[in-house]
Amino acid sequence: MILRLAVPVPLRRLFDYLPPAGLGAADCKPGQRFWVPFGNRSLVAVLVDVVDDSPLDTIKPAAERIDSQPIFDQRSRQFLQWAADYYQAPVGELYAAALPAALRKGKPADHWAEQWLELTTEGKGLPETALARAPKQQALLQLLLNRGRQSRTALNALGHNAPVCKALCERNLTRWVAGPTAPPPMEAVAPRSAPELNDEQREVIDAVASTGFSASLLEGTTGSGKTEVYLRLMERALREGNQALLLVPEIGLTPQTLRRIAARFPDFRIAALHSGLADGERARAWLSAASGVADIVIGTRSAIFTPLPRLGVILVDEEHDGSFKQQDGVRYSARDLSVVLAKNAGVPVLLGSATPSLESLHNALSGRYQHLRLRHRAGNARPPEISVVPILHQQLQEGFAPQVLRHIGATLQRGEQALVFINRRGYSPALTCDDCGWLADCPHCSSKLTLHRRQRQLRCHHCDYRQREVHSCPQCHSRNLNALGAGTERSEDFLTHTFGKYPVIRVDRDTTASKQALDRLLEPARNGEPCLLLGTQMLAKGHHLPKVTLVVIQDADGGLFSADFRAPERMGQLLEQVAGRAGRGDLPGHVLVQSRYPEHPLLQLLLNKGYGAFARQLMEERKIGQLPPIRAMALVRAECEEPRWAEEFLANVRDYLQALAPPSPELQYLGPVPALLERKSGRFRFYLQITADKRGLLQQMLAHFCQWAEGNKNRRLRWAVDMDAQELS
DNA sequence: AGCACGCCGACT
DNA sequence: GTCGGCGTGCTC
Repeated sequence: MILRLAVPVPLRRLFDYLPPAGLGAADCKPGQRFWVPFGNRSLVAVLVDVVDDSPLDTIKPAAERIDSQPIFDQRSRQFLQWAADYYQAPVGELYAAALPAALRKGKPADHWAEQWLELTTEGKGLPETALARAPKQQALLQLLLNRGRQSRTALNALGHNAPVCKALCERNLTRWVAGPTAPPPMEAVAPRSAPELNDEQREVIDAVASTGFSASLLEGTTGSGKTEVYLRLMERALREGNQALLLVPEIGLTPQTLRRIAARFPDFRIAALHSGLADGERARAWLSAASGVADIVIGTRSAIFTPLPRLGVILVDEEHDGSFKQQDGVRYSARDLSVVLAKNAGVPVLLGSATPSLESLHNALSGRYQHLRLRHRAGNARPPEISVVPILHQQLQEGFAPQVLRHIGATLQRGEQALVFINRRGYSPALTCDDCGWLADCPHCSSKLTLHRRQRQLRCHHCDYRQREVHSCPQCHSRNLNALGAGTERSEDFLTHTFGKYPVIRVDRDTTASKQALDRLLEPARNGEPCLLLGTQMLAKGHHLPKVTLVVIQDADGGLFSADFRAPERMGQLLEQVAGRAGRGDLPGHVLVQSRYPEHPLLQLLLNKGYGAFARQLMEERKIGQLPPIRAMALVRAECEEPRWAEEFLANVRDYLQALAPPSPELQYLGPVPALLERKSGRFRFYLQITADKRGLLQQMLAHFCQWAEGNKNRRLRWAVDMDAQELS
């Protein structure tokens, strides 16, 4: 008997081992982890197949079986294999990506096994008044009657302490049993019942069949109640005894979101998987999901790989968000994979967004996905009034037009809040010498250094390079250094100086080390006092700030003239999301968009007709350009300290592939071309772009490439396959 | 990837 | 004489 294992190495094959000493065929089941000797090291591998024979003549035995029971079920193994094939990734790396760190390092799963308190037959049959004189015991008994057995950690979190449990056990009403891992307990929240649905919401929910595979795009305006739709679909799956998976963007998993879901589903177990968790907690959450104990699983992109034996529905919130695409290692898209998983599991998947990606929109318009819409804002909220403020030939103050500053002042005076969006961290994005023209640039990247005046540093935003702020020119020693342009820090200074009476709250990665920090920072804004919020993308999402009535977008032009064909799409999404922060309460909202090109047709379309029309126009342009999502696209990326080698490598790749399949209307090659950020961390980066009208053909070509690359090794050159690439940087 | 082996230059 | 640079090969 031969064990075929997925080993976490960048090699596109499986490895054969003999069972560990003392174990037979019946002891080794696919989905279990093993310690295996690999070269002269020891690695954690996952058993994917048990076969009779191996083509090899020397086979080492595996060292040790880690799990007594499989931790990956069959469906999840099939899914991981599919993803490995689709993204041309080594399957061992996908298993590694699926596992939380602690399990990846070989920590045994039963480390988190739980004691569960359950009712005995006597306990179940006890008359309600029997424990009237022991209210704590009564409450615990009631809990077990209502919600079934409870883990020790959950009971502790709910305040049912050991003596009470012990008392019930001594009366033979309950007993402790060993059971699977339970999710880490969440803080207790007051249950809240479901609000009334409006007709639109009801239609959407009815349109999603509760059983069988279906894929739907929910295109819902900001404030139209998408979250309530998610909650109802979750509820339906839960009532049928199934698990619900909710995928959220990286910055979308706030304590606020979790609290809302916990309040809505007090009787169900919630496992949250996000980067903020300690290794142990994350492993617990993962195991509770994989063992079927957790009913609701909420997580960022890697949560798509969590085995869910009772999966009943998948929801993807803000499906357009870039964080669903992994940008290094295995470059998968959790959003795209969610549709594959739903299909495998035969369950519905709903992708929701106010600003759908062109990919999903294309699938909806072509009938592959069901296209659902929520057009009306819930409650009294009205869509904000949007106007463009031309800033060419204007006397600007630190990047703000005078009329914008007047608006901000008036808003604060009325006792309302204003939000200023600046997509740029730091004090200023460039530092130059007025005398000799010197420019502070990164020694490792083809980029400028950003001045961070608070930290007295010059920093590169692409690598981790940092140096002390300089006050004289390193080239000509002049002291006439000039900080060009304004980031959040500089605007904060200026706005604080201008509107000194009111608090100015800066929200960016530098002020917001943790999610709790963000919550704390926003506290005054939530209290409703007049204040000025200022920040980057982080401000665009999720936060319910009903007192914000004015939103200022300092510079909308970045997306209009980029070399990345997706830049306008991202600009539109961001603008719409940020504008959606205005007037979410009863007060009317106003959005001011500063632009040097107020007449730009795309900007006009976006502002006058909204994102829907804007996106459809972009789709026309993608058709003309034969770009994604009309055609499938993949990149072969290469980077090297020596630029010639990377370029040459890709030229060879192109020639090799073209010899196999010459360019045609079905298959096209572009490149090698330098990446938008040509040099990063000391390496020059290039890519070869391949587009095809069918995904299958593209995948074949990539498979050919991987095979070729195995035989054409250059240790100083790194390459990667990026199927459905999202960034040309 | 990560680790050993092996071949050359430059040190105590 | 050996310490260590990185090019090459291999991992069941």
